Amino acid sequence: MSAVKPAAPRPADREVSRVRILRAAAEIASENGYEGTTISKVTKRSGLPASSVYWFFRDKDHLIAEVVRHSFEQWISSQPRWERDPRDERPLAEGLRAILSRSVRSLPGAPDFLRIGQMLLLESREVEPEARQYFLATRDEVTGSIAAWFTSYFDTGLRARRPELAMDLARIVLVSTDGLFFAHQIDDASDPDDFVDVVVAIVEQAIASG
Amino acid sequence: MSAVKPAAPRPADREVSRVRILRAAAEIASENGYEGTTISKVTKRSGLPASSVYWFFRDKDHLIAEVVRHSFEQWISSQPRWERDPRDERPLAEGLRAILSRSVRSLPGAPDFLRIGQMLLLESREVEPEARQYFLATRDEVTGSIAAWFTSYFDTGLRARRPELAMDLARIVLVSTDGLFFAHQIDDASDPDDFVDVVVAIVEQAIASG
DNA sequence: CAATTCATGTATTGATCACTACGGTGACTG
DNA sequence: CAGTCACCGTAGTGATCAATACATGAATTG
Repeated sequence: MSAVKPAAPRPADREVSRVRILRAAAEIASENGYEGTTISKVTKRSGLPASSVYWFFRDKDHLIAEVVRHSFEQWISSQPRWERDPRDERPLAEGLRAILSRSVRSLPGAPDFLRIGQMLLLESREVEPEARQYFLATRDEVTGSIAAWFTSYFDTGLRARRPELAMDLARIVLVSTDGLFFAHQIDDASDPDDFVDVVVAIVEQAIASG
Repeated sequence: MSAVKPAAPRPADREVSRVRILRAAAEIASENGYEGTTISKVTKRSGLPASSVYWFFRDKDHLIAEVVRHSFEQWISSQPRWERDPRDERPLAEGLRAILSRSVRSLPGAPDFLRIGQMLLLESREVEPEARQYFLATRDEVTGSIAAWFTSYFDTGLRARRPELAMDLARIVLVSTDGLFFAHQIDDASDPDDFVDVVVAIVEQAIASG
Protein backbone atom coordinates (compact mmCIF):
# COMPACT_ATOMS: atom_id res chain seq x y z
CA MET A 1 0.00 0.00 0.00
CA SER A 2 2.39 2.67 1.21
CA ALA A 3 5.38 3.53 -0.97
CA VAL A 4 8.10 1.00 -0.20
CA LYS A 5 11.59 2.05 -1.10
CA PRO A 6 13.12 -0.73 -3.18
CA ALA A 7 16.21 -0.53 -1.03
CA ALA A 8 19.39 -0.46 -3.09
CA PRO A 9 20.57 -4.02 -3.72
CA ARG A 10 23.56 -5.26 -1.82
CA PRO A 11 26.56 -4.27 -3.93
CA ALA A 12 28.49 -7.32 -5.00
CA ASP A 13 27.43 -10.52 -3.32
CA ARG A 14 24.15 -10.95 -5.05
CA GLU A 15 25.56 -11.36 -8.53
CA VAL A 16 28.49 -13.37 -7.24
CA SER A 17 26.30 -16.06 -5.74
CA ARG A 18 23.94 -16.08 -8.67
CA VAL A 19 26.78 -16.69 -11.08
CA ARG A 20 28.32 -19.33 -8.86
CA ILE A 21 25.07 -21.27 -9.09
CA LEU A 22 24.75 -20.72 -12.83
CA ARG A 23 28.26 -21.95 -13.46
CA ALA A 24 27.86 -25.05 -11.32
CA ALA A 25 24.55 -25.86 -12.98
CA ALA A 26 26.04 -25.34 -16.43
CA GLU A 27 28.76 -27.87 -15.79
CA ILE A 28 26.35 -30.41 -14.38
CA ALA A 29 23.78 -30.02 -17.14
CA SER A 30 26.55 -30.32 -19.68
CA GLU A 31 27.67 -33.58 -18.14
CA ASN A 32 24.37 -35.16 -17.24
CA GLY A 33 21.63 -33.63 -19.34
CA TYR A 34 18.43 -31.99 -18.26
CA GLU A 35 16.98 -34.69 -16.02
CA GLY A 36 20.44 -35.49 -14.72
CA THR A 37 20.79 -31.99 -13.32
CA THR A 38 19.66 -32.15 -9.70
CA ILE A 39 19.47 -29.34 -7.20
CA SER A 40 21.48 -31.41 -4.78
CA LYS A 41 24.36 -31.67 -7.25
CA VAL A 42 24.17 -27.95 -7.85
CA THR A 43 24.36 -27.17 -4.14
CA LYS A 44 27.35 -29.44 -3.72
CA ARG A 45 29.31 -27.98 -6.61
CA SER A 46 28.39 -24.37 -5.94
CA GLY A 47 28.77 -24.55 -2.19
CA LEU A 48 25.46 -22.75 -1.74
CA PRO A 49 22.36 -24.28 -0.18
CA ALA A 50 19.11 -25.17 -1.91
CA SER A 51 17.39 -22.21 -0.31
CA SER A 52 19.75 -19.92 -2.20
CA VAL A 53 19.12 -21.68 -5.46
CA TYR A 54 15.38 -21.16 -5.03
CA TRP A 55 15.97 -17.63 -3.87
CA PHE A 56 17.49 -16.74 -7.24
CA PHE A 57 15.54 -19.08 -9.51
CA ARG A 58 11.85 -19.92 -9.56
CA ASP A 59 12.34 -23.64 -10.15
CA LYS A 60 14.65 -26.09 -11.83
CA ASP A 61 13.25 -25.41 -15.27
CA HIS A 62 13.86 -21.69 -14.92
CA LEU A 63 17.36 -22.32 -13.57
CA ILE A 64 18.35 -24.28 -16.65
CA ALA A 65 16.87 -21.70 -18.98
CA GLU A 66 18.97 -19.06 -17.23
CA VAL A 67 22.00 -21.30 -17.54
CA VAL A 68 21.55 -21.39 -21.30
CA ARG A 69 20.98 -17.66 -21.46
CA HIS A 70 24.00 -16.84 -19.32
CA SER A 71 26.31 -19.21 -21.17
CA PHE A 72 25.15 -17.88 -24.52
CA GLU A 73 25.68 -14.26 -23.51
CA GLN A 74 29.18 -15.09 -22.32
CA TRP A 75 29.97 -16.79 -25.59
CA ILE A 76 28.44 -14.30 -27.98
CA SER A 77 30.33 -11.42 -26.45
CA SER A 78 33.57 -13.09 -27.51
CA GLN A 79 32.40 -13.83 -31.03
CA PRO A 80 33.08 -12.00 -34.28
CA ARG A 81 29.94 -10.15 -35.30
CA TRP A 82 28.19 -11.09 -38.47
CA GLU A 83 28.26 -7.50 -39.60
CA ARG A 84 29.87 -6.33 -42.75
CA ASP A 85 31.95 -3.22 -42.85
CA PRO A 86 30.57 -1.34 -45.89
CA ARG A 87 34.10 -0.49 -46.99
CA ASP A 88 34.96 -4.16 -47.04
CA GLU A 89 35.60 -4.97 -50.68
CA ARG A 90 36.71 -8.55 -50.32
CA PRO A 91 34.70 -11.20 -52.16
CA LEU A 92 32.13 -13.22 -50.24
CA ALA A 93 34.25 -16.35 -50.01
CA GLU A 94 37.11 -14.49 -48.44
CA GLY A 95 34.96 -12.68 -45.92
CA LEU A 96 33.20 -15.90 -45.03
CA ARG A 97 36.47 -17.67 -44.55
CA ALA A 98 37.74 -14.96 -42.23
CA ILE A 99 34.70 -14.87 -40.02
CA LEU A 100 34.24 -18.64 -39.92
CA SER A 101 37.78 -19.51 -39.04
CA ARG A 102 37.62 -17.22 -36.04
CA SER A 103 34.24 -18.51 -34.99
CA VAL A 104 35.12 -22.15 -35.39
CA ARG A 105 38.15 -21.87 -33.21
CA SER A 106 35.98 -21.13 -30.20
CA LEU A 107 34.03 -24.36 -30.51
CA PRO A 108 36.52 -26.74 -28.93
CA GLY A 109 36.13 -24.62 -25.82
CA ALA A 110 32.70 -26.21 -25.94
CA PRO A 111 30.40 -23.50 -24.63
CA ASP A 112 27.94 -25.16 -22.34
CA PHE A 113 24.91 -23.52 -23.91
CA LEU A 114 25.63 -25.23 -27.21
CA ARG A 115 26.00 -28.65 -25.69
CA ILE A 116 22.95 -28.25 -23.46
CA GLY A 117 20.96 -26.73 -26.28
CA GLN A 118 21.73 -29.62 -28.60
CA MET A 119 20.71 -32.10 -25.92
CA LEU A 120 17.43 -30.28 -25.48
CA LEU A 121 16.80 -30.25 -29.22
CA LEU A 122 17.27 -33.99 -29.44
CA GLU A 123 14.70 -34.59 -26.76
CA SER A 124 11.04 -34.38 -27.58
CA ARG A 125 9.31 -34.46 -24.26
CA GLU A 126 5.66 -33.80 -23.62
CA VAL A 127 6.23 -30.46 -21.88
CA GLU A 128 8.88 -28.25 -23.47
CA PRO A 129 11.50 -26.98 -21.07
CA GLU A 130 11.78 -23.21 -21.07
CA ALA A 131 15.45 -23.58 -21.97
CA ARG A 132 14.64 -25.39 -25.18
CA GLN A 133 12.39 -22.62 -26.43
CA TYR A 134 14.96 -20.02 -25.51
CA PHE A 135 17.68 -21.90 -27.35
CA LEU A 136 15.55 -22.21 -30.47
CA ALA A 137 14.70 -18.51 -30.41
CA THR A 138 18.36 -17.58 -30.03
CA ARG A 139 19.24 -19.85 -32.88
CA ASP A 140 16.71 -18.13 -35.09
CA GLU A 141 18.19 -14.75 -34.26
CA VAL A 142 21.67 -15.91 -35.15
CA THR A 143 20.39 -17.41 -38.40
CA GLY A 144 18.81 -14.08 -39.22
CA SER A 145 21.94 -12.08 -38.72
CA ILE A 146 24.02 -14.49 -40.77
CA ALA A 147 21.42 -14.30 -43.53
CA ALA A 148 21.61 -10.51 -43.46
CA TRP A 149 25.36 -10.75 -43.80
CA PHE A 150 25.00 -12.89 -46.93
CA THR A 151 22.40 -10.55 -48.36
CA SER A 152 24.83 -7.66 -48.15
CA TYR A 153 26.89 -9.40 -50.84
CA PHE A 154 24.02 -9.91 -53.27
CA ASP A 155 23.13 -7.47 -55.99
CA THR A 156 19.50 -6.47 -56.40
CA GLY A 157 19.04 -8.88 -59.30
CA LEU A 158 20.07 -11.87 -57.25
CA ARG A 159 17.96 -10.78 -54.33
CA ALA A 160 14.88 -10.60 -56.49
CA ARG A 161 15.60 -13.82 -58.32
CA ARG A 162 16.33 -15.97 -55.27
CA PRO A 163 14.84 -14.42 -52.17
CA GLU A 164 15.35 -17.58 -50.13
CA LEU A 165 19.06 -17.90 -50.86
CA ALA A 166 20.45 -15.94 -47.92
CA MET A 167 18.42 -17.84 -45.35
CA ASP A 168 19.35 -21.14 -46.97
CA LEU A 169 23.02 -20.26 -46.78
CA ALA A 170 22.70 -19.18 -43.18
CA ARG A 171 21.08 -22.48 -42.32
CA ILE A 172 23.89 -24.31 -44.07
CA VAL A 173 26.41 -22.49 -41.92
CA LEU A 174 24.56 -23.34 -38.73
CA VAL A 175 23.95 -26.97 -39.54
CA SER A 176 27.56 -27.42 -40.57
CA THR A 177 28.68 -25.92 -37.32
CA ASP A 178 26.43 -28.32 -35.45
CA GLY A 179 28.04 -31.17 -37.30
CA LEU A 180 31.53 -29.95 -36.49
CA PHE A 181 30.73 -29.45 -32.83
CA PHE A 182 29.20 -32.86 -32.74
CA ALA A 183 32.18 -34.50 -34.41
CA HIS A 184 34.30 -32.88 -31.77
CA GLN A 185 32.52 -34.81 -29.05
CA ILE A 186 33.71 -38.03 -30.61
CA ASP A 187 37.12 -37.20 -31.86
CA ASP A 188 38.70 -33.81 -31.43
CA ALA A 189 41.36 -34.41 -34.03
CA SER A 190 39.42 -32.82 -36.88
CA ASP A 191 41.05 -29.74 -38.33
CA PRO A 192 38.96 -26.56 -38.13
CA ASP A 193 40.52 -25.17 -41.27
CA ASP A 194 39.48 -28.17 -43.31
CA PHE A 195 36.02 -27.54 -42.02
CA VAL A 196 36.07 -23.93 -43.10
CA ASP A 197 37.15 -25.00 -46.59
CA VAL A 198 34.23 -27.37 -46.79
CA VAL A 199 31.65 -24.82 -45.71
CA VAL A 200 32.98 -22.22 -48.12
CA ALA A 201 32.83 -24.77 -50.91
CA ILE A 202 29.24 -25.69 -50.07
CA VAL A 203 28.19 -22.08 -50.01
CA GLU A 204 29.83 -21.35 -53.33
CA GLN A 205 28.20 -24.35 -54.86
CA ALA A 206 24.80 -23.33 -53.50
CA ILE A 207 25.14 -19.86 -54.99
CA ALA A 208 26.38 -21.12 -58.34
CA SER A 209 23.73 -23.78 -58.77
CA GLY A 210 19.98 -23.20 -58.53
CA MET B 1 27.02 -80.08 -10.25
CA SER B 2 24.69 -82.71 -11.72
CA ALA B 3 23.64 -82.33 -15.34
CA VAL B 4 20.73 -79.90 -15.45
CA LYS B 5 18.61 -80.07 -18.54
CA PRO B 6 18.36 -76.51 -19.90
CA ALA B 7 14.66 -77.09 -20.45
CA ALA B 8 13.52 -75.88 -23.84
CA PRO B 9 12.58 -72.21 -23.64
CA ARG B 10 8.93 -71.29 -23.82
CA PRO B 11 8.18 -70.87 -27.51
CA ALA B 12 7.06 -67.36 -28.25
CA ASP B 13 6.25 -65.27 -25.20
CA ARG B 14 9.77 -64.64 -24.07
CA GLU B 15 10.81 -62.60 -27.02
CA VAL B 16 7.47 -60.87 -27.19
CA SER B 17 7.69 -59.41 -23.69
CA ARG B 18 11.34 -58.54 -24.07
CA VAL B 19 10.66 -56.57 -27.21
CA ARG B 20 7.64 -54.86 -25.68
CA ILE B 21 9.93 -53.54 -22.95
CA LEU B 22 12.66 -52.56 -25.39
CA ARG B 23 10.25 -50.64 -27.56
CA ALA B 24 8.70 -48.77 -24.67
CA ALA B 25 12.12 -47.90 -23.28
CA ALA B 26 13.30 -46.74 -26.71
CA GLU B 27 10.43 -44.28 -26.99
CA ILE B 28 10.94 -42.95 -23.50
CA ALA B 29 14.71 -42.60 -23.81
CA SER B 30 14.21 -40.87 -27.12
CA GLU B 31 11.86 -38.37 -25.50
CA ASN B 32 13.52 -37.82 -22.15
CA GLY B 33 17.17 -38.80 -22.37
CA TYR B 34 19.13 -41.21 -20.27
CA GLU B 35 18.35 -39.91 -16.79
CA GLY B 36 14.81 -39.17 -17.85
CA THR B 37 14.18 -42.82 -18.60
CA THR B 38 12.67 -44.31 -15.46
CA ILE B 39 11.66 -47.88 -14.84
CA SER B 40 8.28 -46.68 -13.71
CA LYS B 41 7.65 -45.00 -17.07
CA VAL B 42 8.76 -48.13 -18.86
CA THR B 43 6.36 -50.30 -16.89
CA LYS B 44 3.48 -47.95 -17.61
CA ARG B 45 4.12 -47.79 -21.33
CA SER B 46 4.93 -51.46 -21.80
CA GLY B 47 2.21 -52.78 -19.53
CA LEU B 48 4.71 -55.09 -17.84
CA PRO B 49 5.78 -54.82 -14.21
CA ALA B 50 9.18 -53.82 -12.91
CA SER B 51 9.91 -57.41 -11.94
CA SER B 52 9.71 -58.37 -15.60
CA VAL B 53 12.00 -55.54 -16.62
CA TYR B 54 14.59 -56.79 -14.14
CA TRP B 55 14.00 -60.35 -15.20
CA PHE B 56 15.16 -59.53 -18.71
CA PHE B 57 17.70 -56.81 -17.98
CA ARG B 58 20.35 -56.60 -15.29
CA ASP B 59 19.79 -52.94 -14.48
CA LYS B 60 18.76 -49.68 -16.09
CA ASP B 61 22.14 -49.15 -17.70
CA HIS B 62 22.03 -52.53 -19.37
CA LEU B 63 18.45 -51.97 -20.48
CA ILE B 64 19.37 -48.80 -22.33
CA ALA B 65 22.39 -50.43 -23.92
CA GLU B 66 20.11 -53.19 -25.20
CA VAL B 67 17.68 -50.56 -26.45
CA VAL B 68 20.40 -49.03 -28.57
CA ARG B 69 21.53 -52.43 -29.82
CA HIS B 70 18.02 -53.55 -30.69
CA SER B 71 17.09 -50.31 -32.40
CA PHE B 72 20.32 -50.34 -34.40
CA GLU B 73 19.83 -53.92 -35.54
CA GLN B 74 16.32 -53.11 -36.67
CA TRP B 75 17.52 -50.13 -38.62
CA ILE B 76 20.61 -51.66 -40.20
CA SER B 77 18.65 -54.60 -41.56
CA SER B 78 16.59 -52.18 -43.66
CA GLN B 79 19.60 -50.26 -44.91
CA PRO B 80 21.46 -50.48 -48.21
CA ARG B 81 24.74 -52.21 -47.61
CA TRP B 82 27.96 -50.37 -48.17
CA GLU B 83 29.19 -53.14 -50.41
CA ARG B 84 30.13 -52.67 -53.98
CA ASP B 85 29.10 -55.12 -56.60
CA PRO B 86 32.36 -55.85 -58.48
CA ARG B 87 30.54 -55.60 -61.80
CA ASP B 88 29.37 -52.14 -60.90
CA GLU B 89 31.08 -49.87 -63.39
CA ARG B 90 29.45 -46.57 -62.40
CA PRO B 91 31.73 -43.79 -61.27
CA LEU B 92 32.12 -43.12 -57.57
CA ALA B 93 29.89 -40.07 -57.48
CA GLU B 94 27.04 -41.93 -59.05
CA GLY B 95 27.33 -44.90 -56.75
CA LEU B 96 27.58 -42.62 -53.74
CA ARG B 97 24.52 -40.71 -54.79
CA ALA B 98 22.52 -43.91 -55.17
CA ILE B 99 23.43 -45.34 -51.82
CA LEU B 100 23.11 -42.06 -49.94
CA SER B 101 19.75 -41.07 -51.28
CA ARG B 102 18.30 -44.37 -50.11
CA SER B 103 20.01 -44.15 -46.77
CA VAL B 104 19.02 -40.57 -46.12
CA ARG B 105 15.38 -41.23 -46.73
CA SER B 106 15.25 -43.44 -43.67
CA LEU B 107 16.41 -40.70 -41.33
CA PRO B 108 13.16 -38.81 -40.94
CA GLY B 109 11.80 -42.04 -39.50
CA ALA B 110 14.22 -41.09 -36.76
CA PRO B 111 15.56 -44.41 -35.56
CA ASP B 112 15.69 -44.23 -31.81
CA PHE B 113 19.22 -45.54 -31.55
CA LEU B 114 20.53 -42.55 -33.46
CA ARG B 115 18.74 -40.02 -31.32
CA ILE B 116 19.65 -41.76 -28.08
CA GLY B 117 23.21 -42.30 -29.24
CA GLN B 118 23.65 -38.63 -30.07
CA MET B 119 22.32 -37.65 -26.68
CA LEU B 120 24.78 -39.98 -25.02
CA LEU B 121 27.65 -38.59 -27.07
CA LEU B 122 26.84 -35.06 -25.98
CA GLU B 123 26.96 -36.01 -22.34
CA SER B 124 30.29 -36.45 -20.62
CA ARG B 125 29.46 -37.99 -17.31
CA GLU B 126 31.89 -39.42 -14.83
CA VAL B 127 30.87 -43.04 -15.43
CA GLU B 128 30.24 -43.98 -19.04
CA PRO B 129 26.94 -45.68 -19.69
CA GLU B 130 27.30 -49.02 -21.40
CA ALA B 131 25.07 -47.75 -24.19
CA ARG B 132 27.45 -44.95 -25.04
CA GLN B 133 30.37 -47.29 -25.52
CA TYR B 134 28.26 -49.61 -27.62
CA PHE B 135 27.10 -46.74 -29.80
CA LEU B 136 30.65 -45.55 -30.37
CA ALA B 137 31.83 -49.03 -31.28
CA THR B 138 28.99 -49.46 -33.74
CA ARG B 139 29.78 -46.11 -35.26
CA ASP B 140 33.37 -47.18 -35.78
CA GLU B 141 32.24 -50.32 -37.55
CA VAL B 142 30.01 -48.39 -39.88
CA THR B 143 32.80 -45.92 -40.60
CA GLY B 144 35.05 -48.83 -41.46
CA SER B 145 32.67 -50.36 -43.94
CA ILE B 146 32.03 -47.04 -45.63
CA ALA B 147 35.78 -46.50 -45.89
CA ALA B 148 36.18 -49.92 -47.48
CA TRP B 149 33.54 -48.99 -49.99
CA PHE B 150 35.46 -45.86 -50.96
CA THR B 151 38.70 -47.79 -51.17
CA SER B 152 37.19 -50.10 -53.76
CA TYR B 153 37.06 -47.13 -56.12
CA PHE B 154 40.69 -46.14 -55.70
CA ASP B 155 43.48 -47.37 -57.91
CA THR B 156 46.64 -48.66 -56.28
CA GLY B 157 48.45 -45.41 -56.90
CA LEU B 158 45.91 -43.36 -55.03
CA ARG B 159 45.79 -45.85 -52.18
CA ALA B 160 49.54 -45.63 -51.72
CA ARG B 161 49.65 -41.87 -52.10
CA ARG B 162 46.82 -41.06 -49.70
CA PRO B 163 46.22 -43.94 -47.33
CA GLU B 164 44.05 -41.81 -45.05
CA LEU B 165 41.67 -40.66 -47.74
CA ALA B 166 39.06 -43.40 -47.50
CA MET B 167 38.66 -43.03 -43.74
CA ASP B 168 38.46 -39.26 -44.07
CA LEU B 169 35.72 -39.56 -46.64
CA ALA B 170 33.82 -42.03 -44.48
CA ARG B 171 33.99 -39.64 -41.58
CA ILE B 172 32.70 -36.85 -43.76
CA VAL B 173 29.71 -38.98 -44.70
CA LEU B 174 28.95 -39.79 -41.08
CA VAL B 175 29.36 -36.28 -39.76
CA SER B 176 27.23 -34.89 -42.56
CA THR B 177 24.55 -37.40 -41.74
CA ASP B 178 24.68 -36.33 -38.11
CA GLY B 179 24.21 -32.75 -39.21
CA LEU B 180 21.23 -33.63 -41.38
CA PHE B 181 19.59 -35.69 -38.68
CA PHE B 182 20.16 -32.90 -36.26
CA ALA B 183 18.73 -30.28 -38.59
CA HIS B 184 15.69 -32.46 -38.87
CA GLN B 185 15.00 -32.10 -35.17
CA ILE B 186 14.60 -28.38 -35.64
CA ASP B 187 12.95 -28.09 -38.98
CA ASP B 188 11.99 -31.07 -41.06
CA ALA B 189 11.58 -29.08 -44.21
CA SER B 190 15.09 -29.68 -45.48
CA ASP B 191 15.25 -31.61 -48.71
CA PRO B 192 17.18 -34.90 -48.54
CA ASP B 193 18.21 -34.64 -52.20
CA ASP B 194 19.85 -31.27 -51.64
CA PHE B 195 21.74 -32.90 -48.84
CA VAL B 196 22.94 -35.73 -51.06
CA ASP B 197 24.17 -33.19 -53.60
CA VAL B 198 26.14 -31.43 -50.91
CA VAL B 199 27.80 -34.57 -49.59
CA VAL B 200 28.73 -35.75 -53.07
CA ALA B 201 30.22 -32.34 -53.78
CA ILE B 202 32.26 -32.39 -50.58
CA VAL B 203 33.57 -35.85 -51.32
CA GLU B 204 34.56 -34.91 -54.86
CA GLN B 205 36.32 -31.83 -53.60
CA ALA B 206 38.16 -33.82 -50.97
CA ILE B 207 39.39 -36.31 -53.54
CA ALA B 208 40.39 -33.67 -56.05
CA SER B 209 42.26 -31.48 -53.58
CA GLY B 210 45.02 -32.51 -51.34
C1' DC C 1 19.26 2.49 17.46
C1' DA C 2 15.19 0.01 15.66
C1' DA C 3 13.15 -1.72 11.35
C1' DT C 4 13.59 -3.89 7.08
C1' DT C 5 15.52 -6.60 3.43
C1' DC C 6 18.56 -10.02 1.58
C1' DA C 7 20.82 -14.19 1.59
C1' DT C 8 21.92 -18.19 3.88
C1' DG C 9 21.56 -22.35 7.26
C1' DT C 10 18.87 -26.23 8.77
C1' DA C 11 15.29 -29.33 8.58
C1' DT C 12 11.64 -31.43 6.41
C1' DT C 13 7.77 -32.40 3.08
C1' DG C 14 5.55 -35.94 -0.03
C1' DA C 15 6.74 -37.95 -4.38
C1' DT C 16 9.47 -40.70 -7.03
C1' DC C 17 13.77 -43.10 -7.84
C1' DA C 18 16.33 -47.91 -8.85
C1' DC C 19 15.86 -52.11 -7.35
C1' DT C 20 14.27 -56.46 -4.74
C1' DA C 21 11.67 -60.10 -2.00
C1' DC C 22 8.45 -63.28 -2.63
C1' DG C 23 4.33 -65.69 -3.74
C1' DG C 24 1.39 -67.21 -7.58
C1' DT C 25 0.51 -69.37 -11.95
C1' DG C 26 0.55 -71.50 -16.22
C1' DA C 27 3.28 -74.46 -19.26
C1' DC C 28 6.19 -77.88 -19.81
C1' DT C 29 8.97 -82.21 -18.23
C1' DG C 30 9.79 -86.74 -16.47
C1' DC D 1 0.53 -86.22 -11.72
C1' DA D 2 4.46 -84.21 -9.14
C1' DG D 3 8.21 -81.21 -10.02
C1' DT D 4 10.46 -77.51 -12.30
C1' DC D 5 11.04 -73.42 -14.67
C1' DA D 6 9.77 -68.87 -16.66
C1' DC D 7 7.43 -65.00 -16.05
C1' DC D 8 4.13 -61.90 -13.71
C1' DG D 9 1.73 -59.39 -9.62
C1' DT D 10 2.13 -57.10 -5.35
C1' DA D 11 4.33 -54.82 -2.12
C1' DG D 12 7.76 -53.18 -0.45
C1' DT D 13 13.18 -51.32 0.56
C1' DG D 14 16.18 -47.10 1.52
C1' DA D 15 17.81 -43.31 -1.21
C1' DT D 16 17.13 -39.27 -3.53
C1' DC D 17 14.14 -36.04 -5.92
C1' DA D 18 12.09 -30.91 -6.34
C1' DA D 19 10.48 -27.78 -3.48
C1' DT D 20 9.36 -25.36 1.01
C1' DA D 21 9.14 -23.62 5.98
C1' DC D 22 11.30 -21.09 8.99
C1' DA D 23 14.90 -19.21 11.90
C1' DT D 24 19.26 -16.58 11.77
C1' DG D 25 22.48 -13.03 10.93
C1' DA D 26 24.59 -9.33 8.19
C1' DA D 27 23.96 -5.17 5.74
C1' DT D 28 21.26 -1.28 4.82
C1' DT D 29 17.80 1.96 5.82
C1' DG D 30 15.07 5.54 8.43
